[in-house]
Amino acid sequence: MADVAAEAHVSVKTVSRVVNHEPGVRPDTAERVRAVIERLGFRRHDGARLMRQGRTFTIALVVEDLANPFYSQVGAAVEREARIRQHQLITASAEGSPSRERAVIEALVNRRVDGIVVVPADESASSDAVLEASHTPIVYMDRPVRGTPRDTILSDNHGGIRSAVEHLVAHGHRNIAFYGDDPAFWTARQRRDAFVTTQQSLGLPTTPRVSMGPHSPASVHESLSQWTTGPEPITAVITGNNRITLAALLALRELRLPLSLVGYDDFELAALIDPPVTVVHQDPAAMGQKAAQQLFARLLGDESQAQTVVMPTRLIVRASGVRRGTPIR
Amino acid sequence: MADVAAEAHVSVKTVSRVVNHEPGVRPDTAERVRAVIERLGFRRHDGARLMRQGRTFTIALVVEDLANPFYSQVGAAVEREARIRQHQLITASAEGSPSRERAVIEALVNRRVDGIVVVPADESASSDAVLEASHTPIVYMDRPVRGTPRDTILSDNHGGIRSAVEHLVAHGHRNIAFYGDDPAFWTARQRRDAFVTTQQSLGLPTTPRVSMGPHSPASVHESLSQWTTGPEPITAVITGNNRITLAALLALRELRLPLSLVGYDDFELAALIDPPVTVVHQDPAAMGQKAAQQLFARLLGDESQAQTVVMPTRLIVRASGVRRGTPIR
DNA sequence: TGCGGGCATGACAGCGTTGTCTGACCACCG
DNA sequence: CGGTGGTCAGACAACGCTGTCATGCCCGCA
Repeated sequence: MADVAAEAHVSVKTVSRVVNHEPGVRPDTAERVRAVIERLGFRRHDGARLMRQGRTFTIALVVEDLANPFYSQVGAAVEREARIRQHQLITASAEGSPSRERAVIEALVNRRVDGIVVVPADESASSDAVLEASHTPIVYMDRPVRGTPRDTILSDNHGGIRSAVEHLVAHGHRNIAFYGDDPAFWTARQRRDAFVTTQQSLGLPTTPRVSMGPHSPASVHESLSQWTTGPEPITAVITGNNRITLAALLALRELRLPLSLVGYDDFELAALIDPPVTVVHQDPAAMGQKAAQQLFARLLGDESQAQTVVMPTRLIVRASGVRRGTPIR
Repeated sequence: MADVAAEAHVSVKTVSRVVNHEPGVRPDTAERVRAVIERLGFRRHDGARLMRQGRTFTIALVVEDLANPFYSQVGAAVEREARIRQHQLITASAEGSPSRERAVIEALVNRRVDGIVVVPADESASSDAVLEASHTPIVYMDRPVRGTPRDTILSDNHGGIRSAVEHLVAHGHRNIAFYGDDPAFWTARQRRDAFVTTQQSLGLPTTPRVSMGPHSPASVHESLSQWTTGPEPITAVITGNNRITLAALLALRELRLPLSLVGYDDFELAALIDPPVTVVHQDPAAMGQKAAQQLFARLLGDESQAQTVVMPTRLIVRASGVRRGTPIR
């Protein structure tokens, strides 16, 4: 900027004015400055600019794994919200490790990002003190965190599972198995608990047919072959997330069992499986958008109490939930 | 930092030394400083730090749509490479618009990101001058760009298509249709051309059965019903990317046609379709990793000539490529 | 006792901007 | 002709940190 100023025989401040389209510069002066800028290939250094202004126009998203479709849809939505507000998005993967998450968040705070959206690895609020001290707004997504109350966007796990169970019951099922993810995850526990209470409230047999993960096709395979043989054999399966749905589909196909299935999380090819898979759909893009909007509301000065938003789920009925005579292919 | 210095009765420079674990501070002084830092909740301002040092320890990734599995896998890989080198990653979507891509890239250059990986929207090298002037290293991915030669990571489109055609021919097919994406995309044209030349070199009938997109299930449906009825009806289909594979699967199922299929791009549930879908697999994670590694090599001072790397593809043989008597379900 | 050398620490400038304040100049008015 | 007010422009400090150089102190040694 100093170079431009010297070349155009003006002060740096005038160059600054021209660059930022501030008023108070005579058109011919501005034109001269612009010409020099063009000739010298000058570009404003936004780092310096933002430092002076005390904001970074940057928000961050911390997730477990950006390659997981759930998170990548969240990421796309958050980035979109950021972009239309002239902000940039830093994405970071914590790979499910609370310590790495902590390190990542602290690095982001050190960079003075204006705000952070986090899908927390656990409930331990490990960075609470840092966030508190730095006044960095944060929005939690998908899972709540203990400690200081903060904005949290959740999905209606209970309602989702209930709709799955009810759907199966409506099609005559009474013996249903549930495959959930690692109970270390809050969502996995939520869905499991929702399954158990819904079963009870509908007066279904309470033989415990709940298997928590992590799951592989093999682990599903094993318990399936048990539960389909003993007394009161199961006729349907509910899976607790997209990865487990995949594992269950593989296991069911191998075993050639004519079981019904309702999966949690929609997936792109659900309609192309034979039979098409009925799923509980939670909308990651909507959740990400909501989280970003909440964050920007805070950035604009919203000082109201932290709120928890529960986003609805929707049962997408295809065909795998009806009572069946033929196995999944 | 000044506050900490005052409180600990040292200079800011000493605080700086403590914060950065620089030598030359007596242990008791350092301890005193650390205590004050802790008490005041001081955090180093990395923006100021990096400005002083002239680097940002940030790289950027510009893609079309972060929610597309291909790009999200690329993103995860690039982020990983960045993280292990203590860099952060800014992701931005250009939504396929060259003008938006240009704006995004210029914003990133203004932020002085250390380098950029781009999946370019078109071949026009629209930001060439800016990149040249700012000396920002850039690596192009998936598609080449005209203008100044730059590092480029491509996928072996020709080899991939050839392996698909050869696979089908080996299973007795001679009349094959190709569905490609919008020819505005370089990759779409590449794959189309590869299809045509491979057909010629293998001495197959050269009746033109090439349909370029954008494609919907309906558009595929329409030409399929033509090409399966006239003389020399097709017995197999090759699709030019994951979205078209999806459209073709839907169309084939509706039409109940016993055609064989080889898709471009692997997808998570390819093994679960009936029959399991044979695909040409290009490895987005490997491409992203390679691109990031190339970028970091430049950041470390590699001044060698720009190079183009072509990543191999791999045919994943499942069952949809064999000659069939029953339609896809 | 004087001096060289190493160690701990500090003063200061500068990274590239922008906010604030001051000043020069001109036109207009009474 | 002096005063007033508006327009355009520049000087300067500051954002928060770090690189460079200077300083002061203590130790050991001749």
